[in-house]
Amino acid sequence: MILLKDIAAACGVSVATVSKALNGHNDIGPETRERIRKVADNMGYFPNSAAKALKTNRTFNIGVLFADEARSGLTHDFFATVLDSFRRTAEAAGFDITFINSSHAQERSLSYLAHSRYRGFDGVCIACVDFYDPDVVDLVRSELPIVTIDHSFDGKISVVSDNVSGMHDLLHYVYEMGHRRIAYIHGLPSAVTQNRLMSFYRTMAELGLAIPDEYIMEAPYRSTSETRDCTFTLLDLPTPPTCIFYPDDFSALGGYSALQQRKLSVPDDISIVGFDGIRLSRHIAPRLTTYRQDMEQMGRVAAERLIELIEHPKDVIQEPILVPGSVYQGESVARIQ
Amino acid sequence: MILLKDIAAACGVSVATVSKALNGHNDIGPETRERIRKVADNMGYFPNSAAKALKTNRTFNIGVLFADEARSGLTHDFFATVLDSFRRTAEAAGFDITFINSSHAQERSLSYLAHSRYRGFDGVCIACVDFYDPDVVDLVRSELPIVTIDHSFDGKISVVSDNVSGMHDLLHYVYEMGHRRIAYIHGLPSAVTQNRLMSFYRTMAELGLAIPDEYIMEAPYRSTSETRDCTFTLLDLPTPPTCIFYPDDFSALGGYSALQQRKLSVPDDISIVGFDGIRLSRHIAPRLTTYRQDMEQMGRVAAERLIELIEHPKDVIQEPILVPGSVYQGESVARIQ
DNA sequence: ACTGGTGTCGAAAACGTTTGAGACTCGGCG
DNA sequence: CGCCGAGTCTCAAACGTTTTCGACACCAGT
Repeated sequence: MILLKDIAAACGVSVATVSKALNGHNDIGPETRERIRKVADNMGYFPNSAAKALKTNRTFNIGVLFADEARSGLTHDFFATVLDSFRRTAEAAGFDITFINSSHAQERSLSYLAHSRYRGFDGVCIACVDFYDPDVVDLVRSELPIVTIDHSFDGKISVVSDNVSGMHDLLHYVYEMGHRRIAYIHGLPSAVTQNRLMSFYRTMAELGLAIPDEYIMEAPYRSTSETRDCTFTLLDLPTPPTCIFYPDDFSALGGYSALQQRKLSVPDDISIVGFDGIRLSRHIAPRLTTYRQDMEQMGRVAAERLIELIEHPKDVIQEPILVPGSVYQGESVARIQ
Repeated sequence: MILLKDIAAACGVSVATVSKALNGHNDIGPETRERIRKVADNMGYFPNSAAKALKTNRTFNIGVLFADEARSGLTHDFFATVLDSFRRTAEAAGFDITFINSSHAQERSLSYLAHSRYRGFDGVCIACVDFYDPDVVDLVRSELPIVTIDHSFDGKISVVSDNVSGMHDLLHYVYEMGHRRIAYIHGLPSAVTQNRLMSFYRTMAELGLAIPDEYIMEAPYRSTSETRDCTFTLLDLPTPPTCIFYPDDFSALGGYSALQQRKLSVPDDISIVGFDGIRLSRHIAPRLTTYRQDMEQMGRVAAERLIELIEHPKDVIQEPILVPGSVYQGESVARIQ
């Protein structure tokens, strides 16, 4: 492990000079700076992040909270994609990504906030968690720079996809395709669910369409068995819908499965609509019609804004950022009449 | 931010004593230790990881290299699941997980190894990368405790799933179901591919089955369009196979899609076999017959062994660990004759 | 009474870096 | 000639821990 001291010795200058030269301070002569840098490179020097962090109170490390609701932390396609994009932008800006957790062996476990302070994260990104968990709220309310994904808190930056226009646009598309009897199996209660559901009701009213009570059902996100059952129920109705909206793309597979079991075909017998636009939706047959959220942009914007907030806490206004998506016209919605 | 110093003042002892009490050294009186611990808890103390790391050369941080081949880093279902399990075990043992990357803003980018040293990782886990990348090889050959996943290096711990018996068992199952004309679309060259392919040839020979050259094809992992094309080619053969093996579960979707386009049914007209056992395979219709790798165990074992290696470098023999899986009998293979 | 051991505790150095306050040199200007 | 400012560079303290070594007290055994 080679240190500032070694470079100083090799160059015949003091450690302070080396440090300043490497950090680009302007009270070092241009030629000595270059000489020092050259030597440092040759010796394969890199700083010790711990020492640097200790002195500067900056770790260039961002904590990511990605809780394991039902073990689907990283395997949650939507969030994994967002996170991946977040990570790439953060890394390009020189930040590393570390997961926040509350384990931490030494008997008494740390809270998310304590863990974040312990590691000295410069900022924190929260996604895919129970936002009502007091431990999460503590973290959000702390003084740390924070950005949340798919959920908004007052006075904090959040990046949310445009669920309202998403549902609006999808419904309009389906309407254009001639559908009038539209059912919606929505996800379990959450801010996201509320927005979509609200938009569903409003848009249906706007289109002058009736919504029989039996057309509104509920199922967990990313579950296929439950949406499968819901689908059967809908099919058995006296007047079944011609099109069914599912909580998300993955759970729409439950619809495919139910229909196939009844020897019905998508979309000829019934049309299916998802939400998310995960990779899968474009690879199943027939391709799923869905609202494609711009996960890449969500992750990127989240990282960009968070870093801005870290670097210039005063200049950035903390408010929700809406990321628009677009209707993906797959093959799962039939034109009827 | 509350420090050792503050606790020391509050307790009327020295910082040294507080440090030792909190770390459980045995040269501190039991009653003072308890007193100090209580006060520390009340004041909400937690250590400063940077200072601790600086002194002890231990970060309790594990680096994970998960490269972005084709942007599918975290969205790679198989590796995401393994990583998630790895992460849970590591965190339970008090280790944090940080991604290794080679960006690092300050103009000249760090190598993976340099980055790992910069952050002072106690150990490193490598998965889902090009193992022939010289930068990766550098990292592997370093003095750091390392575990690799799905690829073995001499003298290093690696956790690999049992591709050989996986292919063997799958073939036997399909044989039992009456299939004799079996095609294999294998993945692009890699250690994993080689093992599976080798096992395929050997087991077919063992079963006394012929393998027409046209039955062996190649397609990238996790691609559906290419496997779709391959499927068409196979179907158009004078004597098409009755069963097709795909590189992995996801790419098997290409098979489903091709068959549906030809108005053929799975498995009545043709049988389909995947490899991996990702979540998806159990949720599509008909359910995919595949070899289910025990990703949870792979991640857990990788973490356990790595931590062992970190804690007791001398006691652990570094060698590959084979994790067995099991044939998952879905609905995509028909019994024939 | 002296020795040796044991059990508690504290002083201080060290880890590798950053940074403000000064020190020195050298021109240029009044 | 003296002074000032600009340009370079160094000193030394500091960040929050851990850890070695020694100090001190107390007790048992001789």
